[in-house]
Amino acid sequence: MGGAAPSATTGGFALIDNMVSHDETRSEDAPAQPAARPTLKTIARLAGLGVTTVSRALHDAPDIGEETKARVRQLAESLGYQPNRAGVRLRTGRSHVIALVLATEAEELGINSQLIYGISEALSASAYQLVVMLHDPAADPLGPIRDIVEAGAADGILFARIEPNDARVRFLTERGVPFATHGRTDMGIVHPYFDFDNEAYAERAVRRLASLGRRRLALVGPPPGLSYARHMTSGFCRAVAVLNLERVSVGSIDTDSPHERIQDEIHRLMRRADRPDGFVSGGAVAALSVTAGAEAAGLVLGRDFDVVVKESSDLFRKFRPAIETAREDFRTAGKWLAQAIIGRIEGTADVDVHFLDVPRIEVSETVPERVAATVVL
Amino acid sequence: MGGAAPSATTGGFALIDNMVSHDETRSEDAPAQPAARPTLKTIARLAGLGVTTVSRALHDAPDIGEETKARVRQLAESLGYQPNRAGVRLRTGRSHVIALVLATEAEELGINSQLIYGISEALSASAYQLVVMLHDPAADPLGPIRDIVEAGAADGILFARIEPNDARVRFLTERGVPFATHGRTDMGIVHPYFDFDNEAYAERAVRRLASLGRRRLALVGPPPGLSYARHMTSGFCRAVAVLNLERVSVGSIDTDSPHERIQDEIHRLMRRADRPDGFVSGGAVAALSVTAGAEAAGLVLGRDFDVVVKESSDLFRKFRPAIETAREDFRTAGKWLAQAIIGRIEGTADVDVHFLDVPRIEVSETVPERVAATVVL
DNA sequence: ATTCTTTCCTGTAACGTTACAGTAGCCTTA
DNA sequence: TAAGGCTACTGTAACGTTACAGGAAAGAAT
Repeated sequence: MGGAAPSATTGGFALIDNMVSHDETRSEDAPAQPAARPTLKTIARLAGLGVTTVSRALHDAPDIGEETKARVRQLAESLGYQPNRAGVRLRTGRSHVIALVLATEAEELGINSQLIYGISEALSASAYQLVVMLHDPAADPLGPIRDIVEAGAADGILFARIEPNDARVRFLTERGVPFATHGRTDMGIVHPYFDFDNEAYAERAVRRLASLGRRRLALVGPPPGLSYARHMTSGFCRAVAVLNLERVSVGSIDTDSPHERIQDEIHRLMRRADRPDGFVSGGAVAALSVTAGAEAAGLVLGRDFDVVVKESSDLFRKFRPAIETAREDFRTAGKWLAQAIIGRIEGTADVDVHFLDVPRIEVSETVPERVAATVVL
Repeated sequence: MGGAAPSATTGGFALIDNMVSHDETRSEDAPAQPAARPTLKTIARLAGLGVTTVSRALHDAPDIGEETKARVRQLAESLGYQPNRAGVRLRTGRSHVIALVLATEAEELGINSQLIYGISEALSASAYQLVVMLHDPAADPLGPIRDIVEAGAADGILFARIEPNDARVRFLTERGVPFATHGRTDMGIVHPYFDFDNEAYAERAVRRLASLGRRRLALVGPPPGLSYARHMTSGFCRAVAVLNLERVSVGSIDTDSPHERIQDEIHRLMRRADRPDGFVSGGAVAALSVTAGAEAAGLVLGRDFDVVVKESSDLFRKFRPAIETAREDFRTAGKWLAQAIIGRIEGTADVDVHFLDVPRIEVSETVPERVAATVVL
């Protein structure tokens, strides 16, 4: 905070000086220092010990006396000592940073913030910090991930929207940099991941629609390049085949398509004689677009067609209980990923950990006064 | 990456070793080093210069010859030199970290991620990193903000959900730590902030409802402790008074109240004879709850009542054009805040910068086929 | 020829931490 | 009593960077 410090800053310093007891100010320095943070040296001087001893005491090393440890710890506590991150990082090479590399387009009603909340929550008890970066994989497959590795900017990397053959996974594996992903590849590379079982989701969604008497089903899945699009599609196709239902194609739309395209496409589709009577959607906004398109064709949800959707919030359950949902919990995913990546960094966890979140279709109970709410959303 | 490195990691190192040309390996070391990152020393050795010279050359210092600068820069470029953050931080005390301290409850359909995208975008061109932390102000007014200051964990801090008399603003001002906020206080402390003009929003919303013939208006505002709740309320009250309308209280509900409470409260309210015929909502989800409650009472949006809502996404415009919206753009806010805080940190910007985003009520054009979509959401 | 400038470069020290190689003192053991 | 081995501590060096105080070489002014 040196340099061109403005007057407000200086004012702040003056205030602090008034509050600080000057008992321990260094004798050689100018008197008006802004309450310098205590370092190991400070504690060592106060305790009459060497810096090394203090460091080792705070690390609970076996060759330091218990009494000394207690004294040092107490002193550190009372001074509010916090190890200097830069010092540790420079010496050990460990940054205590976890980087989350996000794709902007993945935004579906705040899933990324849910992910961030989960990670932050898990990290808040640790010494690790969460750094967030944006990445447009279309522009550059590696993007900031390469930069992070080359600059040593993080101890571990988290990312999502995994492709079956993912350049980032390959790169980080080659470089030996710890990472964990939301989603998985086809590559047979072993690494920690958290995934939602989209195959099971699609299967169960199809079964649910079948149990509602629906026979002609359509899937609005994730963008085809992503791993979980394949999983969802294969679950959908298998269940449709097993149950002897009919599969209706929605053309080239997916959950990332613009609202108007989905709505228009579904609108067109629903005017055909062989229109679908059930939809499985991979995303909340897309399900709204689908419903809007179908309703624009004069059809009624729950009478002429049904929709099952995977959502991360409670919106549908709150406002449109006629649409059935499977909840994908990104906050839990974030927590899990944070713990997994720390495990990888510290070498305490196996490379081969993963979690497959099994979906449950939430059948909305039809509480009378809630039914009216169906009209909205 | 040392310590308990798993086999996968070792495999990675081996691969890299194959790719690295061993021309510049240090003679004294073991031969199988994992492609050490170049430092100033590396460049200095290669250029036959002193480390200081290289440092100053890369900083474009005036006392270094142009030819030397060019040579050093080219060398640095070709080696992929990136300054070591820990070294810089240790020496200069500058962390190049911007901390964003988020309140979880503020989540309204992903506004926090929009904020993060904006900040990240602005920061991606700079040397600064975005660190995200969670904070529950109810549990501890300062929370991680105190920790950041005491640990020197960031050069600047961003936060939102400002209160009229905000402990965080006071604390950071006293400590002289650069910060910028989304929202503003009543305290008369000068600092950079970005705010949405909620007073103007409420006024315009009221005017819009009045122009639709609505006469009995209710406000579902933000939680009363926050600054912008006051702004919105005062704009609302003033416009209602000026236009000679009637103000209907919604009791103790606000945009943070649980869906059921809002819905039930509105439901109850709308069965009274003196029910409101127009709503101004401070948040998207609350507006849905309000609409659900009113519709549960058998009333029809656009006929019996109208709603104006402030939203950060396009959901209403897409799916429920009968509800009119003012768009609050958090991505732009994030960009602005990032630039402002960097300006404060580097001392290039005035303390007294702020931006008041003037709202525009988006009156939905009634394109025929879009009208049908009204049924959804 | 001497001094003074200017230009361009350099070495040293320090930021806070931890790895490593000691060491002083004491207690066992033979 | 000497050797060996613990216990509990310490000093030095190094991580990569930049501030600072020089300083050599070359040209300009006296």
